[in-house]
Amino acid sequence: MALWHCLRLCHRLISLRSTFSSKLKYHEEGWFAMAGRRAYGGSSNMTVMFQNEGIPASQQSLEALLISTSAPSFHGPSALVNFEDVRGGKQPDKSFFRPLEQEDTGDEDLDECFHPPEKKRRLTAEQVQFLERNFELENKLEPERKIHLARDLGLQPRQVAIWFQNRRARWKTKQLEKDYEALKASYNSLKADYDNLHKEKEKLKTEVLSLTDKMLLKEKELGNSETSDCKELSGTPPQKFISNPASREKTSRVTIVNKQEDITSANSDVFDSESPHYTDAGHSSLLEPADSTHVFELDQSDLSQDEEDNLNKTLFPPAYNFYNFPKLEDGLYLDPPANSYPPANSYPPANSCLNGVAESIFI
DNA sequence: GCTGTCAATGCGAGGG
DNA sequence: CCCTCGCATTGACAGC
Repeated sequence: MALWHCLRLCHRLISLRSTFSSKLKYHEEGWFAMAGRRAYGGSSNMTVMFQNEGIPASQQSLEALLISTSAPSFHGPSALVNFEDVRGGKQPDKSFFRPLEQEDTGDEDLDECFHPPEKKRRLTAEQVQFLERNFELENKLEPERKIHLARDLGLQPRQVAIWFQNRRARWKTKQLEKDYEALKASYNSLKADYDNLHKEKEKLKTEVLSLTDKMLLKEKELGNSETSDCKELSGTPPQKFISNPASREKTSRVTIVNKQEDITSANSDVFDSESPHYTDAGHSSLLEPADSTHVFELDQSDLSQDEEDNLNKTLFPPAYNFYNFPKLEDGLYLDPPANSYPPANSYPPANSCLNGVAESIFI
């Protein structure tokens, strides 16, 4: 009797197939087909009966699915099909066709049949192992392979497809973690190199300044003796570079800043526009230089031209404009006072051998 | 009770 | 239009 009810409902479902075509897709592959197996114990009776009833050609896909559910080669408890607990525990027997065991109540039965199973069941270890092996061979699932696997595992093709889908998602997550770790290691290595180079650069900078001071002192001594000579000989003013260690240091710093701007742009080449830019707080530190203050002495990139001009006027009044300093001879200027600090972009071409030394360090 | 895992669902996008 | 995929999400369940 229950069998007859089921058959009748199946036919009604088939007649409603066009209405529910899109949504029925899952059920045809999934629990509806399983229900057939559940109701008929996985035998081929269903197939024979359907065939005897003469199913129209348009319904052959459903028939094929019902056929495919028979005689699975994997006879272990399959998820959602057999409600025995796959871990050996007791589970209530929740048949999809439970309503059919009661009296036929017409459309209510149909509605009950459309309700998906309430409980989910995990795949057995054997099923997962089998799927894993297949996933290793090829992580994409062609329709034929899907049917074949489903048959071998005693699962529904839809379940196999879902398993592969979820497996690909897990694989992708793992891959992302791996990629992240590799990038992190690479970054740490680069950062260590950068830190070493930075330390070396600082050391060389100090060395240059100390050598510069020594040379300036010598130059001054020479200048004094020449000045006294000139005074004695002709009384003409001195033609040599007038300097003192303090202002010289400032001048050298300007050169350093100038060159550091180049370094900064070099750094921006390293972290170029094609590199990932982490803007959120969690990642922003990843690409920052170890000590940005060493790289950006004066960041004017955000200033407009007017603002920049005003800033220059404030910091470097016209009286101390580098080009206003008395020119002694080609390429030699009266050194600005120690408190003046010409902007890097107004710094004249450095002909001084000392500047050349300082510059060569930062090229 | 909380949390992580996993099977399954729903939806939009893209290809044939 | 159908199918498959990726992705976000849900719900069941196990381990703590």
